[in-house]
Amino acid sequence: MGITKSEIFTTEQNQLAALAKTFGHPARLTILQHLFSIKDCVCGDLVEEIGLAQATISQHLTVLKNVGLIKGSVAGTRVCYCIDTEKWCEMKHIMNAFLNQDVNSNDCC
Amino acid sequence: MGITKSEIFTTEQNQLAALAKTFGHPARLTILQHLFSIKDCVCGDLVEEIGLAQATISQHLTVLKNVGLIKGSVAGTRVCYCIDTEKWCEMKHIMNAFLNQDVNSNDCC
DNA sequence: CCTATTAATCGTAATATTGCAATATAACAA
DNA sequence: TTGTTATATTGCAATATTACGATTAATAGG
Repeated sequence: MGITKSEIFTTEQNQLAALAKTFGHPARLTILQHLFSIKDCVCGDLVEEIGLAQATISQHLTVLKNVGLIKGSVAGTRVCYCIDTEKWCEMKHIMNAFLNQDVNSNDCC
Repeated sequence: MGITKSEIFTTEQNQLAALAKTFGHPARLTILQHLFSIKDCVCGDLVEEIGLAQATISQHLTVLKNVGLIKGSVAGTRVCYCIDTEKWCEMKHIMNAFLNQDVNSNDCC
């Protein structure tokens, strides 16, 4: 049905999944990488670097902003986007806890 | 259009995004957590633990199997699923490289 | 062979996502 | 004010995803 039954999962599970989903798209992943490299910080530059329409980039930026991974500050007609360092670290911790689960002897297969 | 323009991204970017997308759904995330805890290893048990229909769980298991994070071995009428440790570690490295990008002084905002 | 059990697959409905053109908005510049 | 530039929003169209009932296939146990 295209709709996820989030009621049957814990808040933690839904949050972690939502975060992973955010950079589960190459465009958003690439945007984050560009923001890290500081080369581009403005929406327009991202449109040039990545080969997607301005409307599409803007849409992806909104998604990233909604989960809090980036923040934007207006500078004239331009908007400067940056990684939200605090949120990023928070996300990293949550993600690491999941990734570092002990792969302990579950050799039942 | 619901279709991702993967041609304009690098193989690495597409791969990483695909991995993230895999546990970007609470059901698949929960399945992985269960497999780690060894509590459940069999499809039927997962169906009971998680409140989704058998067909749905089977579908999610296929997705996880396709990216290689889990492997299944037939045991009679049952199928036992386990984390593919090697692939999991590989994924963890790729994911960490992304997560640990230097958040270096991009305080332009 | 017959039947129950288990998991995969098929078909389908409902919803979500991706992408873009067109338009709106907002700020600056002259 | 008028025009220009930069980003957001709206309104689609195309495709993907999620979920489930029904069916199928395969095996185990009589």
